[in-house]
Amino acid sequence: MVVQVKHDCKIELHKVALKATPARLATLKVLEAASKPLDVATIKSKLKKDGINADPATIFRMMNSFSDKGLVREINLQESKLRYEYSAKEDHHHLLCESCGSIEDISDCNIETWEKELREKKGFMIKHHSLEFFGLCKNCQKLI
Amino acid sequence: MVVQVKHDCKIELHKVALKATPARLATLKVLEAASKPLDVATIKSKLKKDGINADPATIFRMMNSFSDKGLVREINLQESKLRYEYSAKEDHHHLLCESCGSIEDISDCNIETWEKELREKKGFMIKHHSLEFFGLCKNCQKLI
DNA sequence: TGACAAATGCAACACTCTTGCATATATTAA
DNA sequence: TTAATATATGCAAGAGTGTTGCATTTGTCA
Repeated sequence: MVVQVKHDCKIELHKVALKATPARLATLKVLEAASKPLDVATIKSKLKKDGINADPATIFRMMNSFSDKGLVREINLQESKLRYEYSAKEDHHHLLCESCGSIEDISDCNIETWEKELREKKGFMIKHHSLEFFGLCKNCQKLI
Repeated sequence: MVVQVKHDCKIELHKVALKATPARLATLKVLEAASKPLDVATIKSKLKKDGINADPATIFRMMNSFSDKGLVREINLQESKLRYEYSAKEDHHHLLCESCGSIEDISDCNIETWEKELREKKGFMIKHHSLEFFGLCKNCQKLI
């Protein structure tokens, strides 16, 4: 049985005016198959297994254009690097283990209830969380 | 009138077994006076105005030890660098303008209600937010 | 005041990410 | 099917943040 590809990556790329190169198609498949957001080094090594040797600069450039076009989400997990996630996946938050680095998805949204539930249901011991809003202040909205 | 220093930084440092050097005392004062979390470059330039020329490496080391001892909070605002905030200040979240880079404090805690309120009361247009939890998964709690 | 542990400056380095430029390739129109 | 062109890629250099080793300096405490 062949693994089912849910999205036609070639069409997706053309929709957003990006060329469907082998590296891009393979990268989208890698991200689609991933169970957690991937960093550039990981993407590179997964591509290598598919026989594609992509330069890190190329992967960074891909991630930037995919991110601009909305094909991937940039995920900042308070590390020194960014991770990337396939946009077609439902948006969600992440639960990180500071000890083993495991990353778990969570998808409802009530922060205080959450913390209790996460403790009770998943046994995850929360030490802290990060919540930041990004957007435009009153003043800057006028200027744009 | 002399600016009132709310916390005796020398005593604070001794409490956590850190030596009270001029650079450290000045840095804590700078952070105490700051209205938003500061990055290392900013701390360096503010120290310089106080006549203290500290090496960036020294400031990074200070921030790490202060952070370990709980004197400052490390703030990751999805930039390529970290910021630091005086711990004695009440814990809160931040509101960032993607356009002008202004940073505003916010201190209650209900994410959905928040977004509406922030839009209505402050006129801030939220484009997205980041919410991540950090701690120990069930498995790792056993190991420690 | 003297001894010792800790802090600092400096230089080198690691890591993530970006950029310039020459080359290669996907796409489009003929 | 091919030729023209805009775009993507590889490679090398470089920017920015943060770390580390080591020699020197400086707080602290006896």
